[in-house]
Amino acid sequence: MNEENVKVQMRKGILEYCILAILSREDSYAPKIIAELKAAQMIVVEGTLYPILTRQKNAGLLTYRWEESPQGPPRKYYMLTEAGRQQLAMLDEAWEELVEQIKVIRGK
Amino acid sequence: MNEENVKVQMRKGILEYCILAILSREDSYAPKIIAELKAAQMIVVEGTLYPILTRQKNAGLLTYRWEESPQGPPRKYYMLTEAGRQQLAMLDEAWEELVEQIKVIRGK
DNA sequence: GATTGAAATATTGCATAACAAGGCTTACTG
DNA sequence: CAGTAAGCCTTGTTATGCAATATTTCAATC
Repeated sequence: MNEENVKVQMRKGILEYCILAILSREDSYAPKIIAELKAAQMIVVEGTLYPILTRQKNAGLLTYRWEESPQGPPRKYYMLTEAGRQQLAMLDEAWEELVEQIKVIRGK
Repeated sequence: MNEENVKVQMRKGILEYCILAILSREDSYAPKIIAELKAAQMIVVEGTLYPILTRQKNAGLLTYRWEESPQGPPRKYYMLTEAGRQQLAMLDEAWEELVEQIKVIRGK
């Protein structure tokens, strides 16, 4: 297991949390979401993001609307549903728990 | 995606970190490692732990020795190698980075 | 008007990880 | 010597992230 793979594995499942968090601040579309994740030093590619967005939409956590773009094809703006907001709150708790668990195990 | 699945996914790759951290304090064997994780509210089953220990041993991060048990068959005590200690230090950094990234994204 | 290029959407195939379920071996105890 | 507990391990399933690629839309240029 090399270093990059470790980081990939550590992030698994956490991306779902990050995407809901980003959408909770402002409706957004795929390339912008990727840019925001990148700004937080969290590199994500399209092949990763699109399936997550589709899963979350199918789970009723997100909906979307089409919006014209100044250049190029229209953008698919995603936004949280009420269920999405509840899921985000749950993931907030799960994340806090995980951080606490690691603190206990690491002895810090 | 239900709540349990979310937690499973969030933990991916992090278990590897936890196991190295536990072994850095004291050599240990599988059932005891599981008990320590459970004490930190991190439930792990044998079918998860054994493959990780084998992977880490094959990667040169761990070695083991056999030790008699007061009752039952002998125990396989795992211990960190120098490479394992280095990996642990690297995972410490990766974890800190991840926590920082989430803080940025979550806006807390 | 045809072509090129960029922006945006989306899918497919692969590698890996966690878990459920079950099996195997060793030692102690009645 | 039969039963039980402790300990070790493997197989099959499912889900995830990613590389690679395809498709669509629009604008600008030739």
